[in-house]
Amino acid sequence: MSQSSNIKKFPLGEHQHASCISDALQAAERTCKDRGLRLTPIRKRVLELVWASHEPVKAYDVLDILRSERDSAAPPTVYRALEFLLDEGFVHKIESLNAYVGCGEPGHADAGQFLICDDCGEVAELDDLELARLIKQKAQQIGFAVEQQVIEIKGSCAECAEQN
Amino acid sequence: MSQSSNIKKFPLGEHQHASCISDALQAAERTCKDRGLRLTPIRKRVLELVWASHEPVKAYDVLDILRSERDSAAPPTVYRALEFLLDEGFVHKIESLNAYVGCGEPGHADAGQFLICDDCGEVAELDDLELARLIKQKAQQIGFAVEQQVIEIKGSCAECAEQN
DNA sequence: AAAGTAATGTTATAATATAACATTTTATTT
DNA sequence: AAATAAAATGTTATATTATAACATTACTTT
Repeated sequence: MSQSSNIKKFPLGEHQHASCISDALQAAERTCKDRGLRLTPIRKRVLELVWASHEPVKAYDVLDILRSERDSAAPPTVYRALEFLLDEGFVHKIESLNAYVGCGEPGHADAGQFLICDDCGEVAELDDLELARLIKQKAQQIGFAVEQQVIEIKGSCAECAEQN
Repeated sequence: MSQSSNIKKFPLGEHQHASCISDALQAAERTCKDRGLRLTPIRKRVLELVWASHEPVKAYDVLDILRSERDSAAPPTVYRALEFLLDEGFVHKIESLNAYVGCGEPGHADAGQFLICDDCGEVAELDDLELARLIKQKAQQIGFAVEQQVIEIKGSCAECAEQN
């Protein structure tokens, strides 16, 4: 892959997922350097674990793995790392699942649009600017100033719909 | 109010909230009758408590009140009632807040669009059909069949924006 | 090197939600 | 009306998700 956007769209098919991870890590390294922030080993590892699949990852699943790697891992270890990664836009939280996914397009952190397949569990981003703009506009019409959009669309991805 | 739709839009201003509640309860009674379902005292009371304000209500806040009214109230009491009310479209869950609000327009249960004021905490529904359709269409273009839309828009309502 | 800041370690607990089984109430069938 | 079935609630326990509070360590700046 190795391009500026690492966004995943359905169908995910058989993509080279290893490059998703390494791209995401590299992008985060770069961004942190630019912003004068520290992508510490814990933060980096948590980011890597969140990126391990395109399925949303649970905080305590990350913790279980982390625990097997460092004795001191505890809930705050994970939640602090996630907070950092969320703040910097490297991961998104899927509110309706209490789970986390890597952000394929940092910069859209405030307007993530997710397609969540109820069947296979995978999540892709839609990230449609027209949609985001329309929402902003509709809200504005009634005097509401949008700061963040949580858009989580549940249903069946093409592959799963085919099989059923 | 007493009309078929009980939907609330910003600005909420000084509306006669008592009628919101009674309208919602009456609508639920009617709908349950039509569907052959039972709006039992517990379910009715929980619905009433969720409708008590236009701020999202926490399950355990409902429980606290319920406990003061019936000894047997416990978490399952509330969660079961909420599950029923959600299934029938009488309330919505605001996923990003783990809280519940009355549904002003039963029938749109699968496409609730919420404007959440981070300042005053009030929630209004947008329920814009054009928006819902656009989302469905965008998803369809990539083979994704939408079943449910979770749309939670955070920001400042007109009143709060004015004050700041 | 000292001081200040940021990150992590550590323990405890809060907040949200469900599992599992018993009992009671309501609806249906006989 | 009695028996049966189904639905709702009671009850206890526990799972899951997340944060508070304070101690310690590591990094940065002076």
